[in-house]
Amino acid sequence: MRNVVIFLVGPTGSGKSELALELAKKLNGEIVSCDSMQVYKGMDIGTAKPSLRHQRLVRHHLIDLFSARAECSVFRHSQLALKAIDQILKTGKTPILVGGSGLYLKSIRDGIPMQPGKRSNIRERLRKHVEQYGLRQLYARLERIDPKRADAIHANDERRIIRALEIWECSRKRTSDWIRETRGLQLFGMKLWVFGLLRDRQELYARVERRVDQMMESGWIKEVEKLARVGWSKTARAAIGYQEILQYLRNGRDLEAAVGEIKKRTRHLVKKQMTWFRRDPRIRWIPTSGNQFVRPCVQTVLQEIGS
RNA sequence: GGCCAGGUAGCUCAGUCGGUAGAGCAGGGGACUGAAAAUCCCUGUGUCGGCGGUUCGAUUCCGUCCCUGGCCA
Repeated sequence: MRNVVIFLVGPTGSGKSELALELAKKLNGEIVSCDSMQVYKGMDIGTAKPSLRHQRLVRHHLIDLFSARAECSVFRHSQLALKAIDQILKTGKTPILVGGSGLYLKSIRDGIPMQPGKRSNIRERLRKHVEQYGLRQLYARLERIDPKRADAIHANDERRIIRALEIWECSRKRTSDWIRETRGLQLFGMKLWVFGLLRDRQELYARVERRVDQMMESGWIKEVEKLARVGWSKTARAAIGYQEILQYLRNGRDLEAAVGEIKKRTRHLVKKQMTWFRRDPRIRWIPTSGNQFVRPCVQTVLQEIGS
């Protein structure tokens, strides 16, 4: 099998990691994590990072790349992922991309614009402008500069409005033009397979509940305590759970309330992930239920890719 | 047992000087291109505790009963 790349997507708690591990064994593959939080060192339990034992069984990429104090981004991640894919293919193995972040997966598969990155000074200036004069002005400005982009963004979506203007200011090129020039993986002569793990929503929520409890039992609080000494970057801070537990440790927040909040945020995540994946016609869905899903799923995948 | 405060959407509560009600959260749907586990958008009919009374009309006023919390016995 030459130049075959497998994507495995699905919401948190759908069982992606488990399945990926078995698939990798069967296909002589290596796993590429497509996860915005597993890139941070020390954030292990809370991000359901594959255990060291598993990482020894199958090589995993894009895990533990940065300190939690460092910022990562989709762009950075996607560039590293492309490199990893390339490297895996060169050794004659099969890359298995696993993750639940729609944007991260999309950036790898369909490419990400080569537009300018974050410019803190511009961003900060625009943000202050919003504070003083409101968002409408900036949205109106974007409508003038890049009507196509403005049309795609809601007038209340401050982040995206500012980003589009930021890109314009430092490149004099419209976001919509940058996007048009984006090229995806399939142009490099690769055969892409995208599989999605499908599971009943209520069952997913029940699994989330159990999983968070297990994380707490596995010493998540200790992990947070340790990490608190390192600190979190703006991007790492967004991870579910860490700030909630920190509030318990430092501000005496009720632990049960914190855990409840963590479960709620995770449920929201699951829902958002489903929304993202549902509309993607390229995903081949594999229905699952219960805990004995790995074997049959592996069979399905092997059959589909015809190996 | 007496007094007081409440009983309104799954939850917390607004409100109706009498014309059958609305926010936040939860739930559901959607968007998504360098913060994405982030951010943004859309979505609210429920015997307004039960039963009687007054009224053209009561969730709103009156009576009574039930429930919850507090205080007094």
